[in-house]
Order: sequence, then structure tokens, then C-alpha cells
Amino acid sequence: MTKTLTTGAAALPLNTILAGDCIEEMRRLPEASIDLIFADPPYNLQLRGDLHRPDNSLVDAVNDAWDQFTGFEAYDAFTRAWLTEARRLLKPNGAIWVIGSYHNIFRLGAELQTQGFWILNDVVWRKSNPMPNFRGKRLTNAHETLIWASRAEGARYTFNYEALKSLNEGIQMRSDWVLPICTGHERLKGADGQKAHPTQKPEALLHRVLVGTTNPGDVVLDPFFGTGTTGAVAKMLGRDWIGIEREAAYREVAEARLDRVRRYDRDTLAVSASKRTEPRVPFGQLVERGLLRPGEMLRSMNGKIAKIRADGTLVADDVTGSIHQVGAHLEGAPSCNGWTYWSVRREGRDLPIDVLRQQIRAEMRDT
Amino acid sequence: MTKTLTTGAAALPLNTILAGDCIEEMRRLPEASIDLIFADPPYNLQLRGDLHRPDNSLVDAVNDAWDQFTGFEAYDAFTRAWLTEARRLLKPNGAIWVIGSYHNIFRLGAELQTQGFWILNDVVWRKSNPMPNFRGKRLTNAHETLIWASRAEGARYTFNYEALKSLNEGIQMRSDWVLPICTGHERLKGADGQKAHPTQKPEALLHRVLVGTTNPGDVVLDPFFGTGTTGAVAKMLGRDWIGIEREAAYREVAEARLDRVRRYDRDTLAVSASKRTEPRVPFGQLVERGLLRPGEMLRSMNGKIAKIRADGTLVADDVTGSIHQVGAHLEGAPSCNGWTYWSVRREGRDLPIDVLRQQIRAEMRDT
DNA sequence: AACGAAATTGAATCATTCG
DNA sequence: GCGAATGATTCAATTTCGT
Repeated sequence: MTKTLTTGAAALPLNTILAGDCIEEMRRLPEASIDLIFADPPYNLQLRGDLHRPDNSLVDAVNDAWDQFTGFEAYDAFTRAWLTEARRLLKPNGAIWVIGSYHNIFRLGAELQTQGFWILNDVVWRKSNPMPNFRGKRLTNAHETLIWASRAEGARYTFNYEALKSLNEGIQMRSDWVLPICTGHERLKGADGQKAHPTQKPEALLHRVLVGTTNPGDVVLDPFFGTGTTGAVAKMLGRDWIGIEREAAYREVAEARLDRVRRYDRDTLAVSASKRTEPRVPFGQLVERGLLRPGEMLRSMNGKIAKIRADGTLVADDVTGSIHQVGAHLEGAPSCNGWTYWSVRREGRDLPIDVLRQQIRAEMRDT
Repeated sequence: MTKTLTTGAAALPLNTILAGDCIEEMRRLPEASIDLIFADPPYNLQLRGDLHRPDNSLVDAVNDAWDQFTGFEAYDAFTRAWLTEARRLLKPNGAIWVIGSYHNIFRLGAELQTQGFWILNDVVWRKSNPMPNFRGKRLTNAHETLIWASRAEGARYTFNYEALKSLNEGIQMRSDWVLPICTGHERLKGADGQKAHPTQKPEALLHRVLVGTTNPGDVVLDPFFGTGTTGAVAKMLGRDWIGIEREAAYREVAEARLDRVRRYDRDTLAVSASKRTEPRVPFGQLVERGLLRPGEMLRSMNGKIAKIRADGTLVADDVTGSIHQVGAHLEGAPSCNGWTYWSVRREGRDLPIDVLRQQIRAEMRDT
């Protein structure tokens, strides 16, 4: 469903495919309006025979060193131009993903850094079914590289740590992702039965990217939309999307694809939340609400003892302070999470005080 | 053993460690004299504050002076300078490997291309046991990237396709390599018991690089020699090597290491291939299967001797026990990996018993 | 001595809120 | 804007400790 958001002066054409050159189309969009950009730029400019120098003269042969240098210069200029626009469009806490192979990923990564993007991870998409190297002259090219970067150092980028951990059977998600290439019924065909796009990315790849680094309702831009994998997965996941694509043939395939896609229901979209998103509960509230009594003793796993005072501070031996401060002092540690450090005696058992905090949070949700 | 080759006007100081700055030392070497360069330059990590594990222990960060640069401009200038010298030293059909992380690999790759090197593959070293992301703020940084490039487009680089295929159990070697990081017995320690170098690379990595892209007798240069992994593996594999290292402490460790290393014989080379998650093989099986005879002597790198008994235990001086226990006792160490500690005499050479274990595992796989 | 538990460690750009 | 306070967070392999 097409909708528009007004951000400052200009409107944001949500959930549409813009027809045109990505740099020109990006220039028309309002700055600081996009949460995430996913970009799969062309890497084979020098092989297409349509390479132009910055002055628009045509490059003929690309075999000698001089033309090679020109080839990189032209590619770098192109990269610099679209990344500059991309950066302008991103919200301050926005982020970008780019994907490429050894032909272009080093130019992309270097330019990202030079422009001030802050690389968060490089990620390797390890293909479980790559094309072999038929001539036996090199290693099988079995991976592509993605770069995940925030708009600037210090930005508060979105990272759904727990959701990705869940996707990985409870173990922290690593920087190497094993996923099959896009084949079978997922691979879009044109009217002639041939593949509609030469480098269609698998939905599983975008699924992991969008689940991990966006939230529902975020705006995702793909300036090299192709047949619309980014839009399709964004729609399924309840994210808004904008695509830019120059080739009419790709746009047609993408439009039809996106019409077919359905958004997941709300329960499906919910992901494992991080504890960081839970509301803060001051320890003093446990005393105020009578879950703990002043004068009662707390104890740690390793037998340390402290007494609760009426103002929610603790006393132990020679020290007074918050549950965190006293815990850290008793352990000789630089810091300590008092919520997980202390327990209280209840019905003959040690009950972690974090359980009491969860009770309060449950009450807060119900009201 | 040190030897020199005369190439044109200047001599090549084979199998020695040159003390000094890599750029200056490379300038003294004759052009077109090197077959392969392996370079592990500083990564320019740009670490900020301390990082603690969840148990409050402090992570031992790489904060050495040699990794400090004022910014990307300084790092790029450094990269440009040493790559220029590296390219001058390579024979026309020579090649280079560089290794890095997302902090520096994009600068390295872009500069390689700009100078006219021709990238053959990027290779991902997927670490089986990386350090986790303790704060849950990013993906686990579980890989490093290597770039393999010939001196120029069209060069006839060395690629031992069949050898790598053998290393990979008969399947074409891919661009992603799963190898453990360098720990345990292989990790070199200083006099203080601390790691001798913060970023020592595993020998298995260099083994694969050198088997795949050099021939016996080739000259391998490592301009960032560190504690000499490149030299050690080159020596084992019958390649000549040259190391350049600025820090005297690293050179000392490397010299001692290289004195200990022995060149493999051909049989050993064939077997000492891939290390992966392998089934446990009790030492006693080597005796049961006749790969070792009761009464035969084992010896360690530093000349300790022990006799094999029929039950798979060892006897040395005043002590009896497993290969691990006897090794630990002789070293006065609390523990010892007997598999890498002991060798047996075969055809006039010392053969690590780990090679025999690999033979058994190969048989287990085949049946 | 043997086994299992506990401790150690690795190229790391590793926080957010409140006053 | 800045300093202080709160509080969230780890995997695999090896080595050392304890029963």
C-alpha cells in the first residue's frame, strides 16, 4: 500500500519504486529521512562496454594499465556520488548495508570509511552452493562480502541482538552467514523463461539483515532495487520501503512480485526483545511496594551479606550504597549488576531480586 | 641455513631475518627477485577504552605502538609506500597475499588494485573459536580476510590446484577456510609466560597459502615477520624465506623458533594437511595398528627422550605415563600436548606423531 | 592416576540514562 | 554538555584445579 510521510518540506514516497538513476532520484528525497539503506551496486561496470570517463568520453579498451586506472577512477567517482547522497538521506542514527565481491568491495569499503561512515561489521555470505571454478585456475569463489556501517561514529544504530541470537539457536550471531544462493521457485523468471535478473539476492539474506538491524515501521531504501528482494522482505516484515531502479524490465518484475507479497501478522513479526528495552525500575520501589522490607538481609551466590535500608540503599561491612555499588565493592570488581548479584530468602529458598523486579514490570504493563 | 642467491647486481639474503623498517629493508633488496610475499601489516584498530568480559576480567587488547596511526591518511600513505616496494621486488609472475580485518582490508585492497596488482581471490579465514562480542552490540567478529593478487593482470601466477583439492578431501578448495586461531602449544610464549606476539597467525593458514601458491625452492618474503610463522612454515615446506622485523623482541623469538623447525620429508607433506574437528584417537591405537612399535624411542624438539611401552604409555628417566603426562613432567610444566610435543625417527628425520594420528583419521574417514 | 569442574583467553573500532 | 550512576553482556578450546 502506497503512503507518504511528510518530513520537513518534502514528502517520502513510501512503498513505491522510483524510476530513474539512483543518484538523481536520491537527490529528490528529503535528508535525514531513511532508517536503513541496503545497496547492491553494480560491480562489473568495466566489463559492460558502457564505461564512461568522468568527462563522459567513452573508454575503449580496458586492458592496459592506464585504462585500468581510469576504470577504477570512474568507478570510485560513481561510488563517491551515490554514497554521498545515501549519507545525506540517512537519519542521524541510520545505517547502511552494501554488498559486493572482490571486484568492488574494497573500493566501497574504503569510500565508506573516507566519507565518515563507521563500519560496524563486515559480514561474509558463505554460499552453500556456489558456482565452481571450471578452469581450476583459482579458488572457488564461494562468498560475497557485506559491510554494515552506521552513518557516523557514535551513532546509536539499531541492533536486535536477541533476535539474531535466536535465529542462531541461542548462540551469538557471527560475522559469517551460511546461506544458499537464490534458486528454485524463489528465482524470478522473465517472460522468456530466463532469469529475470543476473544477481538476484536470496530473501533469507535480506531477512537476516532487516530483522537484525531495523524495527517494524522503519523506512528502508534500496537504490539498486533490481527485482525487489529488499522491498519484498521489508513488506513481509512490516517495514516501509523505497526502491530506485533504472531498468523498466526489472521494475515490472518487481511490481508484480511486491503485489503478491503479504505482510506477516503481528505475532510473527515479534522478535526476542533485549532486556535493554525493558523499563527501568529503581531498587527503592521494591522496598516502597513492600516486596522487600527495610532491615531484611540480601545474600549473594558466594555468601556475601548486606542489609536493606529504608531508602533502598544497602549496608555491608564497611560500605553503604546502591545494590550495584555494594556488590562491586564486595567483589573488588569495577562494576556489578546488583539485580543478578543479590538474592533474598523466601520460603526457604534464595530468590533473585531480579524476579521481584519482573513482578513490578508485569504490573506496569497491565495498567 | 643461510644462503645467498645472486640476482643481477645484488645478493638475496635467504633464510634470514632482516632487522629494520620494512620499507627501508625492502629498498635494499633487488627488484624482481621474490616469488611470493605474505604480508600481515598492522590493522590500525583504533581501540578506545578498556573492554571487560561479563565476568569483569579485562580483555588484553592490541594497543602496541606499532598499530598506532594518526588517521586513514597516514595509514594509506604507509600502505602505498610498502606496497610500492613489494611490487618492485616481485618477479613478473610473482604474487602477494595480504591479511586484515574490516579496519584495514578495504584500504589494502583498494591500494593493491590502484597499483596494478590483479586480485585473484579474496579468501575468508573463518575462525572456529573467535573471541565473542562481549557487550552484545555487534556480530561476533569471526573472520579475517586475505587477498591473493598477482603482480599484474595476465601474470602466470603459481596455483597448485590439485594440491589444494587434496587438502580439501578431493573437492575444489573454496574461498572460505575454516581454521582455529593460534592457541595452545603452537602459541609462542615469552620468558614471562605471556604470549610473545599479540597476533600470531596459525601455521595451518600459512601452510595452505604456501602449498597452494608456491613451489619448493621459491623465495617467500614476509615484510611483517613478527614471530616468524611464515618463515617456519616455509622452512618446513622446503621454500626459501626472508623476514623483515623491526622489533628485536619478536626477532629473538622467531630466530629460536626457526632453529627448531625441521623441513618435512615428502611423506609428511602429503599427510600434514587439514586440521578440522576430528575424532579422538588414543595414542595406544598408533601402537596397536603398528604405526609405532613398543620399545621405539620418541624425542621432543629440545632433545628429551622417552620409550614407548606396549600399552601406549611412555617411560622416561624416572617417570611413566601418557604422552601428555611425560611431556609435562620433562618440561616441568603443569600440562603438555603430547601430540605436538613428540616426534619419532623415520628415514633419518623426525616425524611428529601428530602426523601418524592424521593417518589413522584418514583411514577412519575412508571406511 | 583419572576424571570432571573451573579458570583462562583470543586483532575488539563493544552503553545508556539521569541529574 | 558533562560526570556519575545504572546495569547488560560470552564462545570455543585449552589449561589448571580439585576431588
